[in-house]
Amino acid sequence: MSTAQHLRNVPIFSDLKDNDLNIIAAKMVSRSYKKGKMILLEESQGETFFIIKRGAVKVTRQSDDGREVILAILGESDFFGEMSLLDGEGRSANIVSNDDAEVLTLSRSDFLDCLETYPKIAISLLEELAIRLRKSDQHIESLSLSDSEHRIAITLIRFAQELGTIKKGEVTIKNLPFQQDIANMAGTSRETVSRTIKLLEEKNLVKKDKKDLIIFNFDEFRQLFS
Amino acid sequence: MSTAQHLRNVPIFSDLKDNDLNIIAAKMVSRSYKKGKMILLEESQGETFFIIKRGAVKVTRQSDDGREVILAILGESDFFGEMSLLDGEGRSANIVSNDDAEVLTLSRSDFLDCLETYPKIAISLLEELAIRLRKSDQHIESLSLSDSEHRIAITLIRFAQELGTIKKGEVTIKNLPFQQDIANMAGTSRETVSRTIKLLEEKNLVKKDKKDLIIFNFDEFRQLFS
DNA sequence: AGATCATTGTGATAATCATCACAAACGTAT
DNA sequence: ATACGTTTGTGATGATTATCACAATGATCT
Repeated sequence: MSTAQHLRNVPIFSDLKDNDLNIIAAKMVSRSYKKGKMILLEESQGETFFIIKRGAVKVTRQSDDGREVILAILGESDFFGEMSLLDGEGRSANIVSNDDAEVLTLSRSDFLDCLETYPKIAISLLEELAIRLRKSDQHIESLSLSDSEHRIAITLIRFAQELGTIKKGEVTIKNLPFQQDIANMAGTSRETVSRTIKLLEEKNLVKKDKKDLIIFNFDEFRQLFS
Repeated sequence: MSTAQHLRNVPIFSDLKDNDLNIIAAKMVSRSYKKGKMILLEESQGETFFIIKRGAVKVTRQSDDGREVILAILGESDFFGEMSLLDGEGRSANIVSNDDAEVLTLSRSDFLDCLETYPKIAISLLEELAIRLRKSDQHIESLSLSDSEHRIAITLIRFAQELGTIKKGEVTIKNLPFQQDIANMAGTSRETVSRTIKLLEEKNLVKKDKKDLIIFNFDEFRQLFS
């Protein structure tokens, strides 16, 4: 698939005419990363805008003693790197490839030019950031007010929404992330994730199937936990 | 002060020419709220953009059982209400006046017109949302990785940065919010806030002075807790 | 297949912190 | 000044959950 065709799937570019899309596509450079590679390092200078062409990345922050929080997992057609381009501050998070991943990159100046030249992109980007802020707010609420069972369930709901496939009320999360990653998103420990998923299975709400997780009744599940 | 003069202080409008500023100012309507009034209700439709002219507001979310998280406290020249205007979703948070407050409002359509007519506003708004996302990310990190002492200290640092006055290394937070509010921001209980501030006093890091709180050495304090 | 490394399951223990229950201090109105 | 409501201080207790320590299982490589 051509770069322009990839861009067509990215919400913030989808409004553009073919012509403009091609102009932007020409400025982008493709890069690949093996699983587990650091794509962006916290505290380094932000000079690039990234769009995920294939694969997935983890957005994380780390404390001095090495523990990490996962802020989000981004997949195909998601983008990152925009924050420090916009506010001029350094990177605030690490980005690590979660699978083998391929990304398209745009330089700082090309990105900013884009925003000036195509106000529609700026407006779409505003929409997208608003959605992310909303998610962050929910994340903050759940960390503040919920116990570990709820936080883990909510994390599973997030995965279901991003990575799940629905089939008459039943959601299957293919390739559930490691317990450690779930724990780092839910703000709890790996062991607690293990015990809690077992608990949810005993309550007949979910079922593990090899590397996948099935949520039997997604609507009910959401009712229960959010 | 005229409406246009107020707008001049608002970062997202500060780039505009006097003329344009006046045009926008003419579309704005002023409203006042007594302390503790609900300005925006969660789940209602978002139809208005707000700029704070005077006073301060709390941005909160509430769980069914009535416990609340404070996501942010906004002050003069800050704005809110943009999120549901941008992504079309309902309100995601409650806004309550924290003091007597006066706000300027702009209707949905006037706001969106503004963005299209003045791309610079859209770009400034992007900057501002990027800053907010960054703060949210830090908030999530601290809720996930820190113990209550750290979370409370970090909350005090946030207050210091928003409401504090510096005087050779020493920051005074005038009119420190209630312990209950600090607790709701730090994701802990009111009692723990009481005990922790006492602890910080015993460590000679801070001192209470009536309704104010003094952080003796702000740089050191930040080093210690963030 | 066996060996090795990564991930998950599970019990026991301890630490942190929420909660309850008041008392003290502070504000404000009469 | 008194009284009433609000905010803060503090002890005692229990619940939740992190942590430690392994065992068990699963994945990968040769």
